[in-house]
Amino acid sequence: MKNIFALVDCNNFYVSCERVFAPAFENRPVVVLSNNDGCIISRSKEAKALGIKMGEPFFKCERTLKEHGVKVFSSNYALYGDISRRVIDTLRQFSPDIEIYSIDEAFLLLDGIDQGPDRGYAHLIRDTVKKWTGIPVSLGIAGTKTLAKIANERAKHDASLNGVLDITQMDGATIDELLRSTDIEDVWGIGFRWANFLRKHRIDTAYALKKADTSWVRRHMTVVGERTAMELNGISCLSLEKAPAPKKQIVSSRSFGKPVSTLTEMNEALSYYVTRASERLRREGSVASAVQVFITTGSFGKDAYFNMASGRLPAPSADTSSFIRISKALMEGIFRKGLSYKKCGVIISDITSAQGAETDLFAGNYRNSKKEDLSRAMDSINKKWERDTVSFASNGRERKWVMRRGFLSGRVTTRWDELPVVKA
DNA sequence: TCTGGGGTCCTAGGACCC
DNA sequence: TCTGGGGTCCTAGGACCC
Repeated sequence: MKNIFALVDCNNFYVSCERVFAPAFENRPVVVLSNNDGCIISRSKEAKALGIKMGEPFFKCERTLKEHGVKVFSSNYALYGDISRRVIDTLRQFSPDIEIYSIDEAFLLLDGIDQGPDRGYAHLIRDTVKKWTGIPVSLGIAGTKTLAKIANERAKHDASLNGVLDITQMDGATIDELLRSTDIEDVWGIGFRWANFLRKHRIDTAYALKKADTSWVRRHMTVVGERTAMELNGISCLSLEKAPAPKKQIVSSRSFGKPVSTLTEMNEALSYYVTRASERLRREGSVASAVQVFITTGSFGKDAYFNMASGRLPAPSADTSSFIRISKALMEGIFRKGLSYKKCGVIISDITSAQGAETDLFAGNYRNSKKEDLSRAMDSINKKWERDTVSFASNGRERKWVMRRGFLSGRVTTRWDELPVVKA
């Protein structure tokens, strides 16, 4: 059976989200910063044209940004997450088979869907998303996900294509032409290291990888690289994942806005992250038994300290307080006095479904369902009102360590009191 | 002063077992 | 010269993605 994948990708997603509610910044350079206002993670077309790089630390380019009048936003995940859901809901109108690949990308399966003449369907998808959500998107259509990615990239950068490139409509020679003009590092699945390796062997373009010796690719790049090469040849190896697999690990960590040096403060931050992680665990309908805690003073400078400790709950659980208790015990083992910490975090793993979770009644380590019920009750209150309407006291109240977000826009779609006002 | 956060998959090698 | 062989499980490390 032949597949037709459409990759729908939001253009400069975070910037586009900010512009929906700040239309004055349309056609003007805009960037969005990572957590803690650390570095640039989204740039408008105009900002890219100014030579601002992806991932560039904010403090390094702050002056350039000011000189060019670039509008700066801190990242506002409440807003981006909400708009992302709206985009996905819109896309569901166009195909029952959809894979949410990331916050700003989705694959649609278009098999058996009448696309009309002249890629009419793809343009209809694009126009509808724009009209309903305000977000501009591009579409790449192909017989494999890897080729759809390449088509999408081209659709985004070649203005004459109007945001859509469908390579199922192209002949072999034209496709090869496209692949010849695609740099090897722009192929999905080829990162910095493999690109360097391949270039050393004169494989500089997507086309060269397509034509490379399969067993050589497998030997040096494992089956992962081999799959990429096959997908470039039009053989679909990566299928559409409709239902997201349950997570195998849940990480919650954040750099501090201000360095933390006392165990009390460190435990507050840790307890806050553990709360977030166990919320996510419950949302997935899962329980877990392994916990890792890590702290670091930052990786810059030779006095850097990093340490990590792991432990287990007596039985799989989804109860926040159990995770907090064990995490604090682990923290005490790795916390060194007199250091100035930049970051801590927790990793929850050994995750299983809550239904089938094992219990051992005789060892006394059966799951404490009362505690889990309490956690769930807290979830529903916090969902109805606002995060941390109820929380464990160990999370602290002052939270001097919370991340910096100096340029934050409002939570305009998720908070009544921050709704934008339209003037008559 | 100031460099994000959250994930996945694959392989090699050691421990352990019969 | 020679030190069994084959299987599974687990972990660390390396690669990638957004």
